[in-house]
Amino acid sequence: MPPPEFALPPQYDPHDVEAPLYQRWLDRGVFTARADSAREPYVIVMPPPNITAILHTGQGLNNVIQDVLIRFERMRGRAALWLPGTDHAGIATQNVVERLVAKEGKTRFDLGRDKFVERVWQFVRETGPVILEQLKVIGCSCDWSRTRFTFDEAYSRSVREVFVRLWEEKLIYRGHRVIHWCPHCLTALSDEEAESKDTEGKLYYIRYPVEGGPQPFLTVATTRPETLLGDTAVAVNPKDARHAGFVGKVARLPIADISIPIVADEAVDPTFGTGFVKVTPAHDATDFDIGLRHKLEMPLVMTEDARMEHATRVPKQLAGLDRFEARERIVDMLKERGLLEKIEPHRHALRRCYRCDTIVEPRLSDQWFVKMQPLAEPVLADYRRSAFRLIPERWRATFEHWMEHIRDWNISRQLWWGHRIPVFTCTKCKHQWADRNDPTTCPKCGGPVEQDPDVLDTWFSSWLWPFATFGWPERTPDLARFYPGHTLVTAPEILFFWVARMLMSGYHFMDDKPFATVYLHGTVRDTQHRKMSKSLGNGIDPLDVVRLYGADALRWTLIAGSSLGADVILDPNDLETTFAPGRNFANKLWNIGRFILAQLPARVQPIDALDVKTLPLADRWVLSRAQATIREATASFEQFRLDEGAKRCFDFVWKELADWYVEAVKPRLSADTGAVLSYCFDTVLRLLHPVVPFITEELWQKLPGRRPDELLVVAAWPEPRAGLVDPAADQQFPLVQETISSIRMLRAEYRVPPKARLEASVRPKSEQARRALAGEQETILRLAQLSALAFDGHRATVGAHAVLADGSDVFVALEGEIDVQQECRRLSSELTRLDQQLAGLAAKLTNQNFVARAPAEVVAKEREKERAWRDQRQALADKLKSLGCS
RNA sequence: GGGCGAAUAGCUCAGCUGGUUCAGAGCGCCUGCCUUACACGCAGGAGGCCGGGGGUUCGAAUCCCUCUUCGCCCA
Repeated sequence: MPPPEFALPPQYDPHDVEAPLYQRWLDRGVFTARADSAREPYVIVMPPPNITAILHTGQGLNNVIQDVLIRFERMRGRAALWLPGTDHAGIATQNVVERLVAKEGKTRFDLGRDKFVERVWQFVRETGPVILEQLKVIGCSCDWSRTRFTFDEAYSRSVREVFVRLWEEKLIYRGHRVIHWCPHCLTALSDEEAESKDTEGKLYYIRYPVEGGPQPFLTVATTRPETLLGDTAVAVNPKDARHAGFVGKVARLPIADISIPIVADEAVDPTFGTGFVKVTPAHDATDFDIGLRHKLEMPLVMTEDARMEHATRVPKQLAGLDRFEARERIVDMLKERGLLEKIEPHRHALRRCYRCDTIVEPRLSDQWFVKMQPLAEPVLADYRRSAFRLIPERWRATFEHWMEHIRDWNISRQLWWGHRIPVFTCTKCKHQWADRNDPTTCPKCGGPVEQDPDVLDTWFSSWLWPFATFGWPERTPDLARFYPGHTLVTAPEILFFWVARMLMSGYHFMDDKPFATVYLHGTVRDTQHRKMSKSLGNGIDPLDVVRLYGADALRWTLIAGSSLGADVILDPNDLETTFAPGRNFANKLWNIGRFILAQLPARVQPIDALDVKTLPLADRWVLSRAQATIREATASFEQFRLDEGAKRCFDFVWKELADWYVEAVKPRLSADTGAVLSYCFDTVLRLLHPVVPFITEELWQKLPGRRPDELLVVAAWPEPRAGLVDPAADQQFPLVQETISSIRMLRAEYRVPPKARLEASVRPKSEQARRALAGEQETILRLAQLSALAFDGHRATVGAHAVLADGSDVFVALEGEIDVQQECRRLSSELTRLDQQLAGLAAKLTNQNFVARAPAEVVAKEREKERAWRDQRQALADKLKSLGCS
């Protein structure tokens, strides 16, 4: 046969392939789900990235996982809908545009609210959702016709409807309390948005003079000396006998120079510091509660941007100072007055703004809150009924704990970019209500109305994502068809922010769960296990990876490299090593395809047309392996074990199909082998398509008989064929492999030149083994580089020996090359190893406990094992004897 | 302080309900090969007390307890 001429280049180049293929998928509309489809839906809603975001590797992982799942289910015949979109991201987006405005030397206050919001819109429209375009580059098969934005007009109506309904249900209320305040973003934050981080700080011991007390001073311990200007009491635990004499007396507040009471309160931890704590009700949540109980004054001593300010309490020299400058100054002043006892290092949790990392200032204010407990209860109850599940299951404890101890949700934000809170107040009669429309006059008295100036927390819109995206509260066909959804894929970081709240809104407004499964995947980290971040500069730009190695290489590395819920470690300093496995695999697939395609005629027989029983062993074996691969890979994908499914296909196509079957049939290519090759390759391309969609589609297109309009993306997922399952072949072909491997091993051991052909003979242990090896004699000859292979015992010449697992033995003639001493050593060490194994096994089998208690089939297996090992041992011993080893 | 997780080959990780010559993969390393699909490859190989200690069991990398180290979440 003349060498085949390949139309395909020997190295796969993803660059020319990926973009046109993606465009074909788009043109054919295969990502678009039809609400009127008769097929059962399968729905994933994408965690919407921020409208200003650009793709990072974490989102790459998140979206590739979703894409694998959606492609898998699409091929399985479901009406697959993956709904993409973006989040208006109140604080983050406002910050971005404020920075732009700052470059022009202005602040948002210079522009004014309306102009600023218009400016943000302009920015959003101009830059657009860049990240969604990036998702196309990595192959995401989203239904772009349903792309949503949390600030869309329709979506905004849903948000407003939800607010008004909750208002009507009395689940929204005005709370006067200490909340988390970001002095940089100038807004309140929810508990979740104020991330607590352990920080090395200091504990300051400050003396307060006491009037008429048991001692002239008491000492409070505090991490925040500057807040003493807002103190309105000193508190001790009522059970604290040390300080009982102070209760009811009056302390003199240094610097502010006013008198404050000393009170007893349960909330005081007597083991903290000195047991005396300063009480600053307007700047500490615990102190606020103490203040309520003791009817204390609650003066704010800072401005919104955290500068010291109060008409009477803040002395002139401190007024206008930033809180941390003020801290230094106050410490100095206390030192000067001899009121600073000591400063100790102190590790404590500090809350920081999740958007700008500024230390959050607890601040007394009025905010809108949602009562969460009534919303949480049905979720928790249904979770315990297993109506939906979290994967991995270990998140249960965390989830349940948070839901059980749920706290009310501060939803007002003092921002300009966001959904304006639809609460209106009549300036005349003070009537206050929530409205679905924008009223111009008070419905009670006809007076003028004012709308609440604040906007809603962004998460107050994204918690509606699984149904607001389908047009709720309108009863749209999409909503009827695609709610509830099926799988939510996200990172554990937003389990509370988003996932828990979506569940609550789903149950509350739709009376059903938003999805059946929440898959919480791991975090992408660098080799030092640090989370990849912009500030650390340890990120990997997924688009760089696509440019260097292709989208499939990126996807393969992310999927094959991350097991269920585990973190993914990637090396940002060595992209070559990190992504080589994906690139290498793509290239291997390409070349397997290149070879197979070159062999196939224009018309290939369907696999059903073959009389499988009459095929050679290798053919029956590879067909049977294909069935196992279908079964196992499908089961893995169903269980979200994507790495396992991917690797199973990898092993089949590379280690079984390419390394053995392709090599075995090279000299006997025929119509039959063509049918087998074509079937196997077609099958594994289908199985691999969800993970590496581009190269599989490209190769699949080229298979003979493909109609021009056929696309792998919507091809049927393979079903196992019972007729191709062949347990005998599964058992017998490994004997052939083992024979070849053992001869290759001997060749390497004795440094036989690669081109030298040897003679070998095999003494099969059984008639079955004889038939198997004889049937693939040609294969063994070629792959082991033999000139002859006999089955009639051993030639009377010097040689090397190996014993197979079933006790069959192999002899390789190595006259002139063999070193008898070396052969003896090798065989002896083999014998020793076997003896050790046999001893262990014998101990097991003579152990009455084992024989009596272990399951019968386990015992039977062990006995069978012993028999085979004894055969191996016998063969080895015979060899040693015949070589004259001692 | 409470909860969760991780620790297996030089590196990154599989090993799911204890039982297959159970200690595996990829990358890296060593040796030899440009064998007519692929050197991003082929063939062969080295490398591990499965973090330490105790226990349960006929049998433990796997289950339980405990200690050490590291990470995350909550207060």
